[in-house]
Amino acid sequence: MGVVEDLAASSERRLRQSGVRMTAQRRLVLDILASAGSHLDASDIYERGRRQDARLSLSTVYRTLNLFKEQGLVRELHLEEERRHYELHGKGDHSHLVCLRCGRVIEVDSAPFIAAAAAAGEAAGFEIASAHVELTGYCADCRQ
Amino acid sequence: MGVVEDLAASSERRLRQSGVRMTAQRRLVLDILASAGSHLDASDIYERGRRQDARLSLSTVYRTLNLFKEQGLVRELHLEEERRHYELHGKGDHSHLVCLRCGRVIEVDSAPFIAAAAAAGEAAGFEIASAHVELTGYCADCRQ
DNA sequence: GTGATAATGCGAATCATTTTCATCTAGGCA
DNA sequence: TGCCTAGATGAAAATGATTCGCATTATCAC
Repeated sequence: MGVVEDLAASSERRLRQSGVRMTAQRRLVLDILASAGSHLDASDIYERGRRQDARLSLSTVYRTLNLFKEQGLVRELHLEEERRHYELHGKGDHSHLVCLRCGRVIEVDSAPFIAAAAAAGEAAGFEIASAHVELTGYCADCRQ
Repeated sequence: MGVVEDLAASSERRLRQSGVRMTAQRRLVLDILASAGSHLDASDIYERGRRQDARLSLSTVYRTLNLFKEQGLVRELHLEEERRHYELHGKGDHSHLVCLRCGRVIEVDSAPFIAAAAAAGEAAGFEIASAHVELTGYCADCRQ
């Protein structure tokens, strides 16, 4: 809980320092992201937001997510679905295991990948900003 | 050249064995994928296809790509863009480096990742079907 | 508090992808 | 070889996520 508060608060500080105006809607989206157990899509955020405060539109959710993305506050995930998902940076570096049968997404620590990624990137003259690993297969339950 | 022919031919054999009907359109999409230097999106394939044979519609391109995907013939990539990209399996296992500035996509061997992925997957009771690593950052040119 | 300016909400617009349905065709069989 | 039918195709309409336009509202530096 303290951790969540801190994440939202420090993110808000970063936004203010960039000259971004702080509005009730942006704070709401930020809180939802900070307290979410995992990645959310735009309509997840919209629905949760409406429950807390009716002054929120889907357009604003999208605009806010894009703003946060530009500010480097959230990371946008392109999983095996049609919708984009978002999660706050700084909630531990992890990658995703996507089950091809039930769609479940499991998070795993990505430290081992980061190391391999750095090496691969350097070799190509590439400066790595972030590494994202997506493993697809079948989860324990779906393997029968 | 010989390699490309073989890839398309062996893929066609696999399709026939699954009881899939072979049509001019499917063969066309297959050839385009087999001879492509890298991943393509649906309209890339549509445009190239039309140049060779006017009997091809965009719907068919989409339907064909989904069929190939179900048959495990192609892999669908969700890069940092809004469009999905496709590439034939068996053209060497690689991952992608996406430049955040110019959008260029560089392919790198993914052998080092596969090993790390297998280990991470096993730990979660996950049976890995495929591993895809996406590194974002800045390419040599864009680093000034 | 006031005002300039940025942010919001609503609905309309976009754009990739999917679906519908009437027409056509691959390929097994006589 | 020609026929037949399940499956494939093309064209256009439908869908669904995301973005945009614009009138209205709210932030925050003064």
